[in-house]
Amino acid sequence: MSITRNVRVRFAPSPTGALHIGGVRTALFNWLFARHHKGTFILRIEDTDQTRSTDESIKVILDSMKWLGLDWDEGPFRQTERMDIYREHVDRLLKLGKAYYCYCTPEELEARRKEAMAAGKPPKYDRKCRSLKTPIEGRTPAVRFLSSDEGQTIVRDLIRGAVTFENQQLDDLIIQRSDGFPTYNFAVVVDDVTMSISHVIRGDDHLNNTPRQIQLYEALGYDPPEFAHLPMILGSDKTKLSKRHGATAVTEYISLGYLPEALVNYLSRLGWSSGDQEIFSRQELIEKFALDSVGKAPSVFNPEKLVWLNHHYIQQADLNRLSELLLDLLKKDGAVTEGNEPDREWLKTLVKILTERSHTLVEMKTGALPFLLDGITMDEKAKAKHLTPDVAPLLSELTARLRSVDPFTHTEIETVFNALVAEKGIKLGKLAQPVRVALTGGTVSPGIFAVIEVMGKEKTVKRIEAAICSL
RNA sequence: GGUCCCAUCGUCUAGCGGCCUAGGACGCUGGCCUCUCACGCCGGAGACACGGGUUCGAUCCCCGUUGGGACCA
Repeated sequence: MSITRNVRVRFAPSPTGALHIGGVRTALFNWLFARHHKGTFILRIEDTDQTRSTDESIKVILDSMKWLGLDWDEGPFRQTERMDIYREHVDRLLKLGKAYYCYCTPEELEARRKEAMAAGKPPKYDRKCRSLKTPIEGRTPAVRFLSSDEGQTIVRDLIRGAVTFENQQLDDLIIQRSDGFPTYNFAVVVDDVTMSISHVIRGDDHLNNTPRQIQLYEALGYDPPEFAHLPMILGSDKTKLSKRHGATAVTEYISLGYLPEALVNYLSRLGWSSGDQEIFSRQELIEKFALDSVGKAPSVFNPEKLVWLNHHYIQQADLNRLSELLLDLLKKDGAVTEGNEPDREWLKTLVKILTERSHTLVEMKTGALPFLLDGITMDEKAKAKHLTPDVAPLLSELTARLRSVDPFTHTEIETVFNALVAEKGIKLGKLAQPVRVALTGGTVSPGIFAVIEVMGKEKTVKRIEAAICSL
């Protein structure tokens, strides 16, 4: 595919809620396409639905975009600030005789639709108002586009190829509602053309809207942009992904402890691929992204693979960055209070030993808690299994020896353990597991020597002694 | 119901007529490593929806069937 035009693409969400996975994927593909072709990425807020649009949603969407690193070059534009432009275009079609006023009420339309259905005809607008010469008193009209009912409209889609629609199937769609607001299909055309959009990349739920939009472009005397309709993202039951499939909003993934690069990498591979490669840096994504390697079939969202990628990116992430992210989570949890923050270098060593078994930042936070809180939450089953009365002498001996370890580091601690284990003729596990439970409250943690080193001599000794006392 | 789209392991996908006894990844699973859990390493099970063509030869091209999805209501 050769891109000859100056690439200008847009992402146009409706601010009726949070930014969802499907929207992110659309935004991401537009962004990648723009960056790959050194084009322009435009953000447009489609807020003509006054009843459902909120400023709060706009804020959430912008914040999510920023978190994902999807920066835009122009905008955000809001449709509600462009009402004059839409009216101007409606007037133009009216003057050209390509649009007409329609006084039918929703109730009338519904009744006639049912009639048509009952008679076995397609429920298409019957053009009752088309030949109307005088306005109907007491009614505010909507404006309908006079569409052609002969021939075909062919959508040349960059992903689907040529898709043919019989014009006969298309009815005269409303372009301006009686309340004066433009309808979606009209506003989108006017916006895309006035913003010089070169490629419309959007979900394929809009494919059926495209022929009527093409007719509008033509009626208005504009060249249509290129189109690329992306396959949908489905839930595990293969229906369109929605809230009932679990977490779908970007904000949820943030609070679940995901890294933006994991989400970006995962979503880029949903419906797109480049050979066998699974892991892509942002730069690689920009370099390799192409619309002709986007698949046609819808894809099922698989949270487990996202977890795997998140784990991968946690291993790759800079320790300073992870420390700050972890700190934020700990503060939200109340585990760390303002002015009582842990030493950053110490926190980094803690993060370092936790990353390997953290699939999410939330998991990391859970693992960090025993190191930060004064007390631990004891898992009773673990206690019953490993902290039995007979280990008390062994633990006493260990604390006595740990007290004199200096410097209190991994290797020195390991030496103490090995010596004690050798003297008693037991396996390391017999000592390590009880200590692990005493220190963390559970049976799962990083390596025991690392745990002890990071926890520090004082806390270690205190906890083991507390455990002994409880036996 | 009408219109449009889609179809390779459970899932994401590679494959663009012979390289395919179909490759990779997630997940699942056997083993190794091991102080726990992981990580890592080695191995395993697992798919071309079906039926017709076209062709010397079809996962790959065409048609139909089936199935799924989206849109319009």
